[in-house]
Amino acid sequence: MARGKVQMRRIENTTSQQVTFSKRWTGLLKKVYELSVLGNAKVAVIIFSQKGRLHEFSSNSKIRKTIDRYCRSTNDAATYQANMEQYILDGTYKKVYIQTQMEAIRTMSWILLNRRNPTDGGSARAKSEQH
Amino acid sequence: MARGKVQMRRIENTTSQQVTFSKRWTGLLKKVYELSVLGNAKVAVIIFSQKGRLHEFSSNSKIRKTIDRYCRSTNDAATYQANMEQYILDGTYKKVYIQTQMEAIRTMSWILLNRRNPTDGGSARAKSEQH
DNA sequence: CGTTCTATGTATAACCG
DNA sequence: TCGGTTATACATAGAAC
Repeated sequence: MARGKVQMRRIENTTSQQVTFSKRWTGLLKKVYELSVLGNAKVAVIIFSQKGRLHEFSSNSKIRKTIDRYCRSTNDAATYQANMEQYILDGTYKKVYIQTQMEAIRTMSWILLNRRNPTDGGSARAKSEQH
Repeated sequence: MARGKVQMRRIENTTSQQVTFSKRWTGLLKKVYELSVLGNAKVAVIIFSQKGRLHEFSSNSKIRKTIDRYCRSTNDAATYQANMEQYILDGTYKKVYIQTQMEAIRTMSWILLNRRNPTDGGSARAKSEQH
């Protein structure tokens, strides 16, 4: 757009890439916010820039609410639940396979329980974390 | 935009709201996709329209990868992990408090383990589910 | 990193089948 | 409810600070 069409491919120049990312993220936030308001929808966005920086947005009071609802839109948790309980109880069942997942469960659990309220009331906000 | 400025508030007319939601979701998908490509970023978007329909997008092969990474960006899972193990072991510790979270954990677990690959290779795609 | 400015490229509200 | 069309409103690349 503007002063030249952009090629849809990764921007090699680091500086340009960051500038573009920053500008487009701002624009995206606005779009997401508008969509959530106009359509009365619940939205959650998670982005990791190339540098590993986390950016997020949620139209809910807590991003976990949307993620949680996303989870609930499915209803076959029994299998894993069973596996995990068994793993915890005897420490052997599908141990190797489960371990990797356990790591994810641990971290996800943390979010579900402790994630603080970054945005509320529907106004758009960006948050940068780690490093 | 276009042919009249839009008021930033919920569209009451159901038909108009759905049309607007649909169009803007398409536009948003494009924007998100472009951001992920240009900035070489990892993106995950989850939206629930007012009717409860799920829409999602992920620049990763699996949306869970981004969610998982989102989880890993924090590193204090020990507490909940401990609580949960104890709950499973004796069924009493902080039972009432834990129950609600267990539901979330179950469903989240399902995603982490079984979520199929809706998009891969970076191309944008929307998916509608349930109902 | 963020901002501002401006020429242009895009997205899309209102219409129309 | 859908899928085009079109006139406008908006987003943003590039440059400079």
